[in-house]
Amino acid sequence: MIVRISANSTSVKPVPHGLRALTGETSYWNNHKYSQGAQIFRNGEVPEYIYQIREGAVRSYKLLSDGRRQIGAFHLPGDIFGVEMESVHRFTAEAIVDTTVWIATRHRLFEDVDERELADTRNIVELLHNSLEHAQNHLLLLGRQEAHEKVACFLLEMDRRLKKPPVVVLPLSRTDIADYLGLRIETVSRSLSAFRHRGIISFNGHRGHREVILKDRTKLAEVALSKYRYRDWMHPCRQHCSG
Amino acid sequence: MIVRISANSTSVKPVPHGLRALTGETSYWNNHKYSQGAQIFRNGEVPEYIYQIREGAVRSYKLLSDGRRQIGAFHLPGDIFGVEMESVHRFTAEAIVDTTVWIATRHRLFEDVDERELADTRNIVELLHNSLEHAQNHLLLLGRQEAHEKVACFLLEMDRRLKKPPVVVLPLSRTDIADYLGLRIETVSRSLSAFRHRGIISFNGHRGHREVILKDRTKLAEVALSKYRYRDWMHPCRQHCSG
DNA sequence: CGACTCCTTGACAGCGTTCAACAGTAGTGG
DNA sequence: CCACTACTGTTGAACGCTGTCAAGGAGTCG
Repeated sequence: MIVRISANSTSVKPVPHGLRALTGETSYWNNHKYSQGAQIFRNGEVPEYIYQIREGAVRSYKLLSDGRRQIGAFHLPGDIFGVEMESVHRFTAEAIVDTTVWIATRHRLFEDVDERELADTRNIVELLHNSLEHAQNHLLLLGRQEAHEKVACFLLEMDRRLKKPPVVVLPLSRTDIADYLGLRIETVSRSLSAFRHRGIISFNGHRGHREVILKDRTKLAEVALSKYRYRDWMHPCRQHCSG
Repeated sequence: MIVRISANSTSVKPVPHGLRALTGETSYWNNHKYSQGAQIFRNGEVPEYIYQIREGAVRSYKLLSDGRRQIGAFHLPGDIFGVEMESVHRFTAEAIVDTTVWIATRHRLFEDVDERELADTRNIVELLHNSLEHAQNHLLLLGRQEAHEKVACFLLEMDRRLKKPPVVVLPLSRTDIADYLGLRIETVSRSLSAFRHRGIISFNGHRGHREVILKDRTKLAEVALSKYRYRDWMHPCRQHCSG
């Protein structure tokens, strides 16, 4: 289960687009693959690298002492993560599926920052800003939205970040979704079922129910924006069973 | 109620410590006072200034369409806020009590950034980092902690940020606390009462119950770290009523 | 004193959790 | 192919933590 960085990562040099702006055209690059469930770095560890996902998906999370988990972000292809301003990582990162990442040595970013151009530093700032914005949006979702709203927001976020594909292929288990939304897996499942029964989404059948077709993005957005209440969705026997 | 920046802000030049590092020793400074409830800036507005609190307290929050509010952060004396990397503010900031702030014109930070030293840019990065760290810690609290744990965390945070005074004088109403923690005011009140009945905290009596004495920080930290469950605190008739 | 606001407390309801059982899928080996 | 196992996801029933609604207390200001 525990697969740390090993020495056999073949070093090729297709310098990725996103990280190049941060680290320059140097040969500090490595290519590495993590198998499903492998830890990329752990909370409390000293940051040595920054990462950009080439293929796959990664979750960053924190744990409470009793094992409860809060996922802070999902990282999808193209995403950069592992950027830390302090001496330790504030999240643990794990590959959700088999994942290939580009790895850059971290000291190029910060220890040598004085020698680099200000434009690059601005990229760091923008990066931080994006993370911060996402975190703050997530605060609102976690603290103030109801279960079915959270699930709708999640689907729309995945749809947007995956460029609105015909079928949203979730690389996530229900447990991952639940920890992202601050819910239980049963609640996520119930909300998804309610959406399906309403014709808002449908499942592709294969690979568990992880392939979702958003059949009515408009209505999904309405759910996300609190236009419907719990009892209108989860209790089927109000005024809908007759129709 | 709506008190925007007016022209009569007397300009004095006791250049504040924190912002000086960001903006330099220039005369871009102003001093301004906001009365209780006044809006400093609103969500969606174009950022024109950055602020450092001289005295008072400020809340930054977002609203859902139906009026539900999520406070992202409280700003206390010395805190810098209003720093935005994008074109609009992502929060609304209001003075919780009568508040005096230092104001710096924002363009010195970003439009002229090329002329400035890299060390200053680092400060921006550190600033962003602090906000991001706080937001991410708050995600965990909002998504995965129970009501009494949230309230305990809140008290400890205020205690820490106020430098562990003998009496924690909260500049916040119960509504503010509740919106910060993703709870209702009644739940906050019930948790505080439970702490009081257990002898963990006590109130100073005056000024509503906004002056809190932390009589047992150790036990409060245990509550915050999920060492006790709801039923052990909120149901008085288990094994404690006899004693 | 009355009016107002903030806070507390109680009773009840409800949303989400918990516990449990079941279904669907994948992998293994016969 | 099926049997068996393990894992993931769904669904039902009951519970419980928190929200909702309501009343009352306490401080403030007129």
